[in-house]
Amino acid sequence: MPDVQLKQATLRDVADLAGVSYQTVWRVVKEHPHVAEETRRRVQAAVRELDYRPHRAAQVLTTGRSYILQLMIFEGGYGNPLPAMLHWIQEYGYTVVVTEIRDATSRESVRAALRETAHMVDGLLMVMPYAHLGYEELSELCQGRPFVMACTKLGSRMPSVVFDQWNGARQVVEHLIGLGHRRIAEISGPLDNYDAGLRHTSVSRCLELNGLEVGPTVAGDFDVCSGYSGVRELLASGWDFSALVMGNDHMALGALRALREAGLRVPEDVSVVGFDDIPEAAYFDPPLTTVRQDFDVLGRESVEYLVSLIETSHASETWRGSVQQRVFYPELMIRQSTRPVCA
Amino acid sequence: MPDVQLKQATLRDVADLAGVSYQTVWRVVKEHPHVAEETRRRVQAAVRELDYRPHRAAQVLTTGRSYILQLMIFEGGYGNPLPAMLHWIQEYGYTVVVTEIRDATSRESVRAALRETAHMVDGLLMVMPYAHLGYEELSELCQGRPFVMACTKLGSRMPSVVFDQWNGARQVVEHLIGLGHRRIAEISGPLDNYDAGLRHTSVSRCLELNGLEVGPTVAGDFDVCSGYSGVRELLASGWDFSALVMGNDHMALGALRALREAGLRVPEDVSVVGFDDIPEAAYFDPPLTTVRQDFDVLGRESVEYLVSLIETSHASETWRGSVQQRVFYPELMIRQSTRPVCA
DNA sequence: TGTCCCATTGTGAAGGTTCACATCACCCAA
DNA sequence: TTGGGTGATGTGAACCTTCACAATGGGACA
Repeated sequence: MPDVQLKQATLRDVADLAGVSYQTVWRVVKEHPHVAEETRRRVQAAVRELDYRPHRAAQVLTTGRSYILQLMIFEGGYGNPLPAMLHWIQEYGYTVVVTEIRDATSRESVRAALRETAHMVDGLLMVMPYAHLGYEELSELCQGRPFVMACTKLGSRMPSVVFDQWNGARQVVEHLIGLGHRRIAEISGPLDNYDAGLRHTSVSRCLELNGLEVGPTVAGDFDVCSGYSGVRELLASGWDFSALVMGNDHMALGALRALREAGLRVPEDVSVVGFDDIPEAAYFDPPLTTVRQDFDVLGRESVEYLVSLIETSHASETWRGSVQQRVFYPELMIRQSTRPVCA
Repeated sequence: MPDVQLKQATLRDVADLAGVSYQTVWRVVKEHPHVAEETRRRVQAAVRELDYRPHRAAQVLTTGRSYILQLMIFEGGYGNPLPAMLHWIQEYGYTVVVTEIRDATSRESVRAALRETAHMVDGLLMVMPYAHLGYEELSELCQGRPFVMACTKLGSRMPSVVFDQWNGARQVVEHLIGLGHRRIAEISGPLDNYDAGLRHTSVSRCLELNGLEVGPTVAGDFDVCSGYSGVRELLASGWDFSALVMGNDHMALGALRALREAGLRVPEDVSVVGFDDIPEAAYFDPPLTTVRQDFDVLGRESVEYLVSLIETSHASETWRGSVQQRVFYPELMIRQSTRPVCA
């Protein structure tokens, strides 16, 4: 066992070693002016010698700034935006605390999660695709700390960052109609999820606007198997279709399998579209036509926005920054899972 | 804009409101004995009234315990173990700080990441599948704070939690040999990754032990497209094979596509095996035979181990807990991507 | 030579919680 | 009635950094 340094050095320890006061050490560490060159060198040597590191907790206590952001994830919002957010939070010089909310419906669990880190966090980034809490409530729970929501309701009056699901869904339906499809089925994600819900209503609306029949409503939970079972349910319903819009790419994979088992070929018999454009989608059989969402941009913007809120709120004590929603537009990636309907 | 509570209440504020000393409030909050029932009620009312929450930073400063764990992720170790670890850290009552190390090869970046959170973290959980740092070095960088490594070298003398990749690879090879395969190719993950490297050497060793020829070494990077290009490379090499072992499930998906494009049927012409058993694997075409690793168990055990290290190290100042490696065994999931070799 | 300025360095207090210890009142037994 | 025990409550200091302000000394300038 190597000799473990049980006690971390403090400003005072460094000061004693360098033969100056802790204030002088502080000035050197913070690179303030008005320190004699010779003193600075002596202090720097002592800092290296003792491997001094400022005590974050003490800094937080005195300054009220922690440079920590809390990333709150609500069930179902796990996968896609997370890596980019983690990355960009670090890129902006913050440390990130991740909190997973098990029960997104209960504001008690949200309150508990916020209590845990009270005083400890400069702001919150919430990936919150469910409708359970409103702005006032969240604002109150956050105790005035800045927050930004991601993947939440399009059009909500909160500081937020979202994809325009309506736009994505419209691109999908227009693409399919352009290929000559007239009977277009949809298996959505969970309908209490904002993204999934909006995609679903958008698809239905677009079909209606084009005078097409809306098929039976089947909803999954964004998981592969729910895509699989959803298709079986749809086939069992007897509603005939030549194109199928799935709630996301994972569900689309399940759909491909279910269709194949039912003896239907993709895209010859049925065209299939997904959402998200996960890296695997291009390697599905056949490669999946899907709606790409640039999660890296979403992640960067959400962090940038939150950081700007934090900084303005620290600049003036009362003003909380303007409330805006930053909307990003998805892009249809056309691959081989869609083709013109057979005459 | 709702009235934001800019200033959080402190013990003293509560004490003033309740007409007692801060010490008494503290006793009530910490549920210590020796507080009169009537006083306790008055204090509790004041706590609720002011929505008092202890200041974590101040607690850390005085006690030296933060109840925060740092989860360090090295490039490539992203996906699988992360959700379970996040979950179990919270389950054990800790808060989690996630740090992504961009450049796993440089100990400077590790040192910087550790500086960031020095004094702030009770222990570290490192998902570190690369060989760049040894025990002594890490121990020194951690400044004596307990740490546990996950997905690291099998057989390393560190506090660690791993899957037995050798065992998994052996199950795969024996399964294929049992099906009559004699020419078994492999496309590994990145060879500087412990898991991928061990799988690779294990597969080769097993083949040799069974007197079978070892094909050309092709390595990918765990990504779908590297599986795809790896297979093309393998096919181009002209080495004939009836079974193919892929570095993980994502790469296996790429392989399925490449084989199909080359006019080879799976499993009729080639049997394919993956590693990990991601949820999608059962929905590949054909459903993938793969090696399941229970990341939930790995996650739980790693957290449990780390927490126990922290607690013993706080119980006695000098003893750092026993060094052990907890090894878990993977399980072969046989699906339709493997079948007896055609006579 | 005295005064002012400025570079350099130091002192004291604050921030909120924790812990050891002190104080006070009260009850019971000797 | 007094001493010891105990329950209830309060005081002071410590943890480490930060910040406002004080102090010192030397040089420049009048």
